[in-house]
Amino acid sequence: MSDGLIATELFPDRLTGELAQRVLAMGAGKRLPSERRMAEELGVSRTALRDRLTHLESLGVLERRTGSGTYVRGVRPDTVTEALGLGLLASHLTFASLYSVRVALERQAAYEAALAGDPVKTAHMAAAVKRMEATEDGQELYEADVAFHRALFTASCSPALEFFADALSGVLSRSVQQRQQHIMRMTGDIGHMRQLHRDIHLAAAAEDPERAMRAVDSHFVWLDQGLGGGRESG
Amino acid sequence: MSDGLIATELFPDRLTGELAQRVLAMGAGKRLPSERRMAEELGVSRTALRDRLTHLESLGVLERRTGSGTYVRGVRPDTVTEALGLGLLASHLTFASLYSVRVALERQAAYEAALAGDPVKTAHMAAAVKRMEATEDGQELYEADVAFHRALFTASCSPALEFFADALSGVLSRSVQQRQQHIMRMTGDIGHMRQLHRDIHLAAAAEDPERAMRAVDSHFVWLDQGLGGGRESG
DNA sequence: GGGCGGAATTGGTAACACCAATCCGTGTAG
DNA sequence: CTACACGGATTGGTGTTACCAATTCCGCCC
Repeated sequence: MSDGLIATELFPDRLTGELAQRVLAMGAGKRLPSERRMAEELGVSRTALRDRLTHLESLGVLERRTGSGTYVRGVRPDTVTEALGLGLLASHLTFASLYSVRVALERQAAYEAALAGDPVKTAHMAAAVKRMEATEDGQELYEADVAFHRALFTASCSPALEFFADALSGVLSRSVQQRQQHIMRMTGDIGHMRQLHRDIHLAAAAEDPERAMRAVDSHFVWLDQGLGGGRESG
Repeated sequence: MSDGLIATELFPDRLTGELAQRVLAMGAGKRLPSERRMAEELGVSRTALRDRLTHLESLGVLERRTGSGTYVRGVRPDTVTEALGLGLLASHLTFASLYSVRVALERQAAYEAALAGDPVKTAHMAAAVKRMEATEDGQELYEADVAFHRALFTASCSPALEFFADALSGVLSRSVQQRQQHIMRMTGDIGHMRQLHRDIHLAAAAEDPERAMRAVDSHFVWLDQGLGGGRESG
């Protein structure tokens, strides 16, 4: 309802819009009536209803559990991930172009995280850096790295940034080679890597947006250099 | 197939994966066999097949035309738009946070457009600026503005940036009030607005990425100022 | 040759039966 | 009294058949 958006204008299909409205009315986690019941209530066949439910499920708003029921869940980035994955497969969206989106998002996240200046959330970034400093194992470094960047997006206090970042990493991390390359790279120059992440955190903690952005840029420059065309999530 | 991604790992469901593979094999615009035929070929009922087709349609890969057939179409941002719209309605994704994503994308687009330095594409940006300079009507200014920003993303030569930008503007432009505010703002200080857009174009044409980024930032600073919390697409 | 109309095709919906997974209440063994 | 096991009821998933509505295409008529 907010911002002048209404469900019926988002979906050209009447039935879908009606369903969406119902779904959004009840909070996330709630269970919808059974298909047979809803079909009767809405005056349509179960076939038609299931068609719309499938659509909403594809959008990530619903989750259907066989034998249990259909549940509302918050809009999740999975759908976007699938769409992007298809785009990749269709070789319409290239890997490099997706990567550049990631850079853009991360830079903005750093900027907003510094603006927000939430000490609790930036502490999570610090924790991830600490994990990096406590190990030299490639796998653990990788996990700490993932944790750090997730913490960064959380610290941005921008749900949409987080949403898109999740959707992207879903695609970017699916490629095993990329992940391997990533680990190899990180184990190559651990000290520098730690420094770069520390810089991002410090800039955010110091509530210096411009410096945070530059730190992120440095981080990606480091990722780019030496790897040539092969880019990765980082 | 590229980048180690395969359709069967993108979709947990076997039938969906098989379908996706078939769909991606044939180029965009092609027509799939009829549902009855495919159902027989794949050894499943029309019901189950339609379920998967609905899913792929939700993702934007397919388009079903009643009486005509089911057609493949390139992965389009419509799906993401719907997902984001739902996120807005569920008031999980706020308008402001979506807006910040837009800023991030646009900044990056300017950067890459300057890097790419495609004279033909930047010329389209110039054309949009010319349209702005040729009118003082709010509606026409609005359209020229939209055209300019589309041209910017096209000039970035990054399909993913363009993809997300389209998805976002689909949501952001649906709100009528926002559009009205936008027009009012632009008619308020036409000269300044023209200058800001000209700057972006010139920086891109001069192949100066840093300057292009700064120009975009100035543009959004201008949009922000004076409007308080009410943000818009711009 | 062009326009028109009907048959065949295609996606959309409906109604019914059945399967498999899940849930829940009950009853039984400890 | 508790813990577990069993079985019926509920729920989503699939198959089948029939029919509707929009579209397409081909052949007939003008």
